Amino acid sequence: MVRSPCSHGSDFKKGPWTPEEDEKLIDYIKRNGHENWKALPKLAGLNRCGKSCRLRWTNYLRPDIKRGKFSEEEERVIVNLHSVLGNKWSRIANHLPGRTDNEIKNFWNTHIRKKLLQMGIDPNTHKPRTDLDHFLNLSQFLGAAQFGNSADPLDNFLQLQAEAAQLANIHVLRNLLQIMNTKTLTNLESNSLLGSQNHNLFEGLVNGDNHLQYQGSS
DNA sequence: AATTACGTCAACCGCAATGCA
DNA sequence: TTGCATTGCGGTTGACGTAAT
Repeated sequence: MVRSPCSHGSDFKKGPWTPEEDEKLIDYIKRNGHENWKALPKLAGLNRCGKSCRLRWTNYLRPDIKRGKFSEEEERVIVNLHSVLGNKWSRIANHLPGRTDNEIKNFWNTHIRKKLLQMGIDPNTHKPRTDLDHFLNLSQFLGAAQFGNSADPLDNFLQLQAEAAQLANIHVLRNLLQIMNTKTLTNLESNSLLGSQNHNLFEGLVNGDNHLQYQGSS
């Protein structure tokens, strides 16, 4: 098996970049561009592999990178695009100027994923969760809020079970309605209606105030 | 104050895609 | 068409900071 030069056995430096290394990389790219990442480290005087340099530049040093927290608008765009494109982070990043695929991927995994799970939405499928954990959580939530109305613990338990099931049904129905809306967007792409000439239309759908967006995501 | 648990994010790894001779 | 080199992408890891105990 052929291994990349960055893999095992090479004596390239790894780990966090120092300010000096950043400066060297920025300085070199400003003067010469980055046509050949393989040759760049040597020419720039860096003991890093080209891959590491490319990653550092595209994810951190590029001058057009927008840093800081994601806005709610950006978050909505990511969720909507993810429902259409899946884990295609680079394609999602194309719709968010100044944001990198890595940044979006991290934001998804640390924030949005959790949020969707809490909303009862499976972050992978964007469909309502039907797994046991979710219903257990709902049941426990209700239990904590209402337990103790009856003298008989069994009565309480049965009542809570019924209420939890009822609430879960409402939850699922509401999410189904949202997904039916999202499906419209999916169909647009699968029917090749999202070619380059239709990107404006798509952007409008994604960014505009319309019922394709998840509600109450904040 | 010390320790542990958890969240975040930069960076790495390996595979896939692409370019080129 | 084939095989190699390079680049791009997505999943994963690990260091670091902060909150909780």
